Amino acid sequence: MVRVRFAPSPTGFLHIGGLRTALYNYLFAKNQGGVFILRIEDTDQTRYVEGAIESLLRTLSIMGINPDEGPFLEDNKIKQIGEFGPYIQSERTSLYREYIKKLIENKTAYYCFCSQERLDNLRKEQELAKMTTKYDRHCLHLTKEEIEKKLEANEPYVIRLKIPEGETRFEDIIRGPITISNQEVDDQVLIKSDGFPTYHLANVVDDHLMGITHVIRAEEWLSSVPKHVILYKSFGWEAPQFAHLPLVLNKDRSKLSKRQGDVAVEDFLAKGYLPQTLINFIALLGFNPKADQEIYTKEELINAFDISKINKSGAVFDEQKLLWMNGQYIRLQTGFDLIKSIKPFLSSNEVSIDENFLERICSVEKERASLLSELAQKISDYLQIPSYDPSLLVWKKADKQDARKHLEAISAIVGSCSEEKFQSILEIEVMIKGYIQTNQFSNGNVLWPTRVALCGLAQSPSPFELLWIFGKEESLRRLNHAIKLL
RNA sequence: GGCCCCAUCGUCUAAUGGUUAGGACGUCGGGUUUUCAUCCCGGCAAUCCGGGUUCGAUUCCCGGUGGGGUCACCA
Repeated sequence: MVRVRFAPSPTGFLHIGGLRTALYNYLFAKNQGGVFILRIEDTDQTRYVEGAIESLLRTLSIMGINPDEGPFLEDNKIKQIGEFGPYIQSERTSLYREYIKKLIENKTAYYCFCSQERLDNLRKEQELAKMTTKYDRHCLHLTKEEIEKKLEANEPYVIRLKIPEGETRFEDIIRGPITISNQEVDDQVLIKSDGFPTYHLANVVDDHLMGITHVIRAEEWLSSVPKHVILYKSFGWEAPQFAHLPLVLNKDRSKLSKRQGDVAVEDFLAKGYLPQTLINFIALLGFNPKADQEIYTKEELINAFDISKINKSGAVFDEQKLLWMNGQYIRLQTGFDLIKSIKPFLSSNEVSIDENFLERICSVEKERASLLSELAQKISDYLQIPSYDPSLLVWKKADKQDARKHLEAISAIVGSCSEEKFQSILEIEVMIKGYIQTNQFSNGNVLWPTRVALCGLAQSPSPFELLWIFGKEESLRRLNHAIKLL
C-alpha cells in the first residue's frame, strides 16, 4: 500500500512550490489507490506563527487537497484523524527523545557541547582556508564520565549524527542513481539545544513510524538525502523511495521566491484565480500527460499521473499563461458556480443584489474576464445608469438625429415586446435585427447607440445581451434616458 | 569555492537512432463583428558547444559551457 505525505512547516502561507509538492503527493497517492498523509513539521520554535496551521489547512481545503490522515479543521478547530498520530511534530517530541537514545546507545550519534561561538569561529576558519565547512568532531571522543559530568552541570548540548566513512548511494525515482561521498556530509545536529529535533531526525523517525513508502519533495532536499539514508541505516530501518521534484522558478530561473512577485497560494486566490486553475496549472509545471491538452480536471490528472514522467529540470512560473488558463476556467464555470466564486470579490451592497440578475451579468461578462476580481468589478456598471457624454451615443458613421431616431424606434419595439421574448438573447437579437433588415439600415447605426444607451460605455457586451440582462423595464428606462440626452 | 542536479522556441512542454522537431501561452498578421472580449485562420520562433559511437544523432557516451540547488542548533 502506497503511503505518501506532504510535510510542510507552518509559515503562515502556502508557497506555490509547496502546493505543487502537496499536489504531486496527492495525485500519486490517489493514482496508486494509496493514502495521502498531511504532517505538520513545526519543530522550529523560533518560527512559530500564531494560526499558521489553521491557515494552511484552510488553503489546502480550498484547493481540494484533503488528507486521508492528519490534521483537519472542524468548526475552526484543529482535529486529527489516522492511526499514526499525532501528525503535528511538536506533539511528538517525546518520541524523538526515545528514538535518539537508540542512536546514542549504538554509537551512531553523540553529544556535542560546543558553543555557538566555537562553531562560528570554526566555520570562519574553514571558509578562510577554503575547506568544506563541517563540524570538526571536537566532542566525538568525550568519555562517558566527561559527558555525564557536563550533563549534570546542565551544560547545553546538541546531539549529532556520526557520519560513517565511505559513500552513500541511493536511487531517486526521477533522477536515477546518485552517489555522494560521506566526506561531504556533516555530522548533522539531530536534537537541538532546546530539546526539539531538527528536520532530519523528525522526518526520518516519522516517515518510518508512519509507514511512508515514497518521499516526494522538492529538489532542494536532494543534497541532504545521504544524511537521511545514513539515519535509516543507523536505526536499522529500510529507507523509503525518494523522488525529488524539479524546482518552480522565478523569471530569472532562481528558486521561486517572494520579492520577485507573489508566491503564496493565498495571494493568487485573492487576486481572483480559481483553485481549479491553480491546480491545473501547477500540475503541468513539470509534468505532462498529453502534449496537446491543456485543461484537465482533477480526476483526469489523477488518472494520468505517472511519477516516472516528471521532468528533471526546473520550470519558470509564467503568470501570463496562468492568466490565460484562468480565463478558460471562468468561461467553463456555470452561472451558479460563478456567482459563488465571485461573491468574495463583491462589495457589501453588491452581494445582496438579485441572484438571477447577477447570474445573467456573469454569464455574459465572463467572456471578457481573466480574473474573478475583474469580473466582480464589472458588476457595478450594471447597478445604475452610468453618466456618459451624450456624443458617445452617436456612431462614427452617423449623427445625432440618426441615433435619436433609432433609439426611439428600439424603445418602441422593446416597449411593445412580450416579457417572454426577453428570456432569450437569440429572440431579442432576431427582433432587433428584424427592425434593421426590414428597413435596410446598417447594423452600426442601430446597434451602437442602442448598446451605449444601455450601458454608457464605449466597450461592452452586445446590445442583445444587455437587453437580456436588464429585462424589459430597466432597458426601457435606460433607452429613454438616452433619448432625453440627445 | 566544494559537492550534487539539470539543459528542445522568450515561457510551459511533446517526440524519435532516420519527423517539414508537434502542441500551448505570449507575440505578430488576418478573418468574424456595432465596440471590447471571445472565437477562427496564418506567420515568426528551439534541440547550448565540442568530441566520440553509428550508415545516420536533437536522442546514446565523454568533455566543456551555462543555469540551478545545497553547504545552520531553518525547514
